[in-house]
Amino acid sequence: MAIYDQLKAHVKKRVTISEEDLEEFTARFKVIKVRKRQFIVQPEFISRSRFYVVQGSFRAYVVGDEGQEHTIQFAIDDWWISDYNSYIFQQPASMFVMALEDSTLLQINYDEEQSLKKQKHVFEKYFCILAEHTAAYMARRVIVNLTKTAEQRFEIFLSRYPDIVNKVPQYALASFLGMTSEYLSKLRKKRILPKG
Amino acid sequence: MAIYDQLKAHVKKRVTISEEDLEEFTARFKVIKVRKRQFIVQPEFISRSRFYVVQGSFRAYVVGDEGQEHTIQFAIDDWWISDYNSYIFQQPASMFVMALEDSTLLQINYDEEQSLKKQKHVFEKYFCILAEHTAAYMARRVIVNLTKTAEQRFEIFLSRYPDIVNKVPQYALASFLGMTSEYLSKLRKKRILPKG
DNA sequence: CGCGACGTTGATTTGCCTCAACGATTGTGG
DNA sequence: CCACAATCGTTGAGGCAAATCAACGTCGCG
Repeated sequence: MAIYDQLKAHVKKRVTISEEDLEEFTARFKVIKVRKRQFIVQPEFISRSRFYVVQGSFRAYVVGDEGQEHTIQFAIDDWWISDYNSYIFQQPASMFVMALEDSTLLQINYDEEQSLKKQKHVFEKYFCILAEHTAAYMARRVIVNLTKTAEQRFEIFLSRYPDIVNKVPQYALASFLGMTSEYLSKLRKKRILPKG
Repeated sequence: MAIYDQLKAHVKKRVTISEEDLEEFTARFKVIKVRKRQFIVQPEFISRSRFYVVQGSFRAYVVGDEGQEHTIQFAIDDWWISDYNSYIFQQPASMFVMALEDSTLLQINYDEEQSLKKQKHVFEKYFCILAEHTAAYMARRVIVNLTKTAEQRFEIFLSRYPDIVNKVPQYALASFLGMTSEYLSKLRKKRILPKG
């Protein structure tokens, strides 16, 4: 199935694996299609699945004490997304994960993942690498949030994820970067007209 | 060896494992002792090992563009510590990891860990769980940093890690929480005298 | 066409930082 | 064991980056 090719490539890039095993791996995933604004994770519910984005875009966010939305993660083609804490510990989620456009996903649920991991060393290794990369990425994000100003965080994001910047709503990006959308708007203006 | 008991307990709490395998596992670790102020990780050098703290305390920090130190992680008894990005990707470190007091560690180096992982499923599983928990913890930290005020971050830390608060220098805690030590001092005062 | 969501802009406010000065504590060499 | 320096925490005055508040323009969509 052509729809699994992308995920297969994702796996092959991270572990050495036979075509046979790849088939067995992807067979555990269900293809799902969601429409813009649809939720795939909601607070209070346990996130029983994690998702690989074949095509589309998503936004994970929490709602703060005063009703403000804080974006925790974006995901576009070839990325994984979930409420990490909810999925890993099988506890109630604290996030919304919402489609920013009509999208196609591959879904695997928790028990299937555990069963895959038990079944073959190479499957466990792949998920292990996913977890390590997630941890490393999150650690870098903590560092950036602690050490950089709002303007620097915007610049860093611009240079590292230029394709995401224009694909997501401004207020979502602002809250991802830890600032208000008004302030991001001002930074953006300042950037286009750098003459003081 | 009694010195390995603590690590064995750490492993047993996370995976089901035979005493034999446990022996084989801990045999790969080297006991090292370091003195206060000694570095176990330094920027530019590749962090070839990760460390399990048997007894003592550590602080991982980066130095910002203007020379300010930002604490990324603390570790006390029964915690793991490393420059995660440096260790996982075997790239030059960006952090210092320094002993806050005379301490005892168990050290495993990267190649040994890889070899353990290949050797037995249960070893891979343990490290996988470590990575998942690290990722989940880091995700929670990102959320707190995005959604809470300095005062709230302090309160959260106080309630979750009361034993660490009194064990580490104030400036280190302040920079961990993303504020200056002056400001943390004021919050602390405000807390003792809550009468406006 | 008209409404609601989104981005922009300016005025004002504020949470937290910077700077500076001062005790308290620790450590160190004589 | 004491003097002295160095390190650390505290306190206050002043300043700035970013938030808040408010008003308006624009666009997509029912």
